[in-house]
Parts: sequence; structure tokens; C-alpha cells
Amino acid sequence: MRYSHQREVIREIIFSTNSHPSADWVYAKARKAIPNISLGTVYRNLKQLTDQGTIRVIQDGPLTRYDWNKEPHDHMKCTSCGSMVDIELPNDDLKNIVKSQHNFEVSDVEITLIGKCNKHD
Amino acid sequence: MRYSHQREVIREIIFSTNSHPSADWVYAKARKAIPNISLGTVYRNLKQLTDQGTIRVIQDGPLTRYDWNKEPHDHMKCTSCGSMVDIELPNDDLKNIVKSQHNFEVSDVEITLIGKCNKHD
DNA sequence: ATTAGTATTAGTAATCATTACTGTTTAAAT
DNA sequence: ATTTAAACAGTAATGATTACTAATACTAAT
Repeated sequence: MRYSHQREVIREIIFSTNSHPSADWVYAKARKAIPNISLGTVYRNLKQLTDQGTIRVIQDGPLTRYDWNKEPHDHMKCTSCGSMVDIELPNDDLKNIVKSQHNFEVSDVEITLIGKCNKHD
Repeated sequence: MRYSHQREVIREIIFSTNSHPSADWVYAKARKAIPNISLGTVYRNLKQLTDQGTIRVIQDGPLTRYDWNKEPHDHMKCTSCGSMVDIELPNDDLKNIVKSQHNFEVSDVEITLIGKCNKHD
């Protein structure tokens, strides 16, 4: 893939945050570096970066977010502040259950825990 | 909530399938019973049925689907045929982990297993 | 260094899912 | 039967994403 300044800026934006930003958030940030960057360019490059495995997509309900963390991991979503935090949970048991009981070969496990984080006791 | 024929038809459609249909699929089915039913009516009633707890929403990536099964349960999604099948998985361990390690009070757990179902060995 | 070829871009139009609006219809209470 | 508000059909509007197009800018070969 050929180098482009726009893609590099977009990549850096994703890698600079843990907030799992949306395309729109990335667009707003990118405009600060490249004021006339196009929203289409943002979407196209987010897709390319995803396809080449540089970043990954996470789905937050109907919202599409992006994440630099490609290690297998899960998410805690707080219903009070809307934040989505990374967490690693064991899932070998789940895989084994469906393998033995349903003959379903798992390639990926997506777990989201919804609740209240420690800021809202 | 006042009775309406349209809502009743929509409710029956959801309850007649295990395929977790989308709004569009419900619309197509509903037109067979009520040819001039409006897509807005489908969306409005799916929302009402959801709000009153008669059905529930499940998010399949960016796709919104509807489900009559309100018992807590999880899903297996087949990458070959796209089908999404209900499954019950234990999740007490997961809840306990985040409670003790992150002081995160879980109200809901969403697990989706992605892989190949037994039709595609 | 210049050129040629093509991936990438900005800008805009188009699409898709969903929601909002508006004037009409209909359930159901009086 | 009359009244009232909820629900409707039809259509317009929104928001996110994708597609299109002519211009631009990497990069490899000269």
C-alpha cells in the first residue's frame, strides 16, 4: 500500500487514544492536522487500516468504533458514562462448551459486560 | 397501549421465527398480511414492543435484529451461512472477575461466538 | 531530475437504515 | 353516536456510510 499523509495522520489518531473513537471523532481530530481532509478519506482509510490488520473495528450497539488494540480482548461498557474499557476475560470454557455440545468451531469470541463502572457507586 | 391490527401482525411475525429478523424482513412479511402497511409503522411498533418488553433487540455487528426470546442468552454466529443461533452460556465467572478486579457492577452480559456451525465441517 | 502510471485525494452525490412530520383513520371511552 | 387521542399511511428528513469523479501526489523507471 502506497504511503499517504492522510492515512498516517488517521493511524496516529487511533493509536493515540484508548477511547475507541468513532469515524466522526477521528474526522474532527484529523481536521486539526489537515483542515480540508474529507470525511470519505477518513472512512476509506479506516477501512484500509482495518483490512490490513493495523487497527480493528468494535461494534458498540449500532455505533461503529475503532481500536488499535488487536490482542483478543473484551469490553466493559458503563451505562452511566458511556465509556468502554478494555478487559481480558478467559473464554476457553465457552469455546469448549459450544465445540462439544454444538459442534461449533469458534474463531472469535466477543464479550461485552454492561453495567456501572467504579465512578458511579 | 391501544390495540392495533398492525402491531399484532408485527408481534406475531417476530414470534413465528427463530431467525432474529431485521426490520426490513419484518416489513416484507407484514406486507403479505397488510399490503399497504408503512415501514415507519414497522419501526414504530418494533420500538414499542421493545420498550414494553414484549420483544428485544439484538445487535449483529451494524445490523439491528429483533428477538422474541427475552431469557438471558447468547448467540453463535456462523461466518459461512450468516445464521445466528441462540445458546445459553454460563457467565457467573465473568461477572465475578470484573466485580472483584474492577469494581464493575454487571447488569448484562453479551456474548457472541463467531465461527463455523456444524453444516460447514 | 523528469516523466509516466496509478493509488489516493477532496468534494460531492448517492445509498441505506432509521426517525420525524402531517393529515387521516380508528380504537375505545363516554 | 360522538368525541378524543393513539395509531396509521405516506412522505420528508436525518445520520452514517459508500460511491463517483476529476484533480493531485506518491513512487518506480527512465
